[in-house]
Amino acid sequence: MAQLADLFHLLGDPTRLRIVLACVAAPVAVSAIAERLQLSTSLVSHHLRLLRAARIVKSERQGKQVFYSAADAHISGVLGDMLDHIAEPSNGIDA
Amino acid sequence: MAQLADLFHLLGDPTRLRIVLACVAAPVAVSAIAERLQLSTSLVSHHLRLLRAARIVKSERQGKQVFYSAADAHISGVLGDMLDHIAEPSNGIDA
DNA sequence: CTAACATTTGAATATCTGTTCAAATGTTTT
DNA sequence: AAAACATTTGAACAGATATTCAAATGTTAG
Repeated sequence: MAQLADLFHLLGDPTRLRIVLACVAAPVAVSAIAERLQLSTSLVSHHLRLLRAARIVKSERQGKQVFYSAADAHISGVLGDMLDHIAEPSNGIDA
Repeated sequence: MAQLADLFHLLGDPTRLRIVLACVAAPVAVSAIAERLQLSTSLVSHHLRLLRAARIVKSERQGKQVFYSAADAHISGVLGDMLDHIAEPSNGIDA
């Protein structure tokens, strides 16, 4: 239960969510994520550490660089369901 | 994007997540949720307000009581995927 | 070994947020 | 109308956390 809440909490920060989306499709290096998202490498690394600890992403070293990617398929499933929820015609408009 | 992060953020609090799970199956009154989860009605109401604003739950008044339930099916889909992620054999054990 | 590059780490801070308590609002009953 | 019940709301406080900056670690090239 605490574990479940932790996972949602990690995806609940806009910056961290952008980082996840930036490397969910294919492995990307820290510096590349930072540049694409216009963030400091320090900040990206801090967030990636939390994401890796929760097994949302996994890391793989190649030379000087470290590549991050989605840990498993469930992550993209969760993101998809949430996007479906937002896309619901009833949601997004106030009742 | 901000909307997507908001949804995850709301599910990221343990208390709020318990409240969602308490009324995801069937409509439950505020006082019933509070009693079942051993929380003050004030706290439950505060959280339900945020959850309703994000369309995670919906409310329906019946006499003095207000019943809350899941807003749509995507919510349980998201919860299911997250639980699958936790259940992954590779996750939950440190590498 | 030194220099340059890539990432990580730690501390400090400013902001946000979950919780509590008290009071207010709305609903039904007598 | 008043009393009793259910929920909501607002302000205030304590604890958590995202971000920044500086320094440290690890890796490759000269």
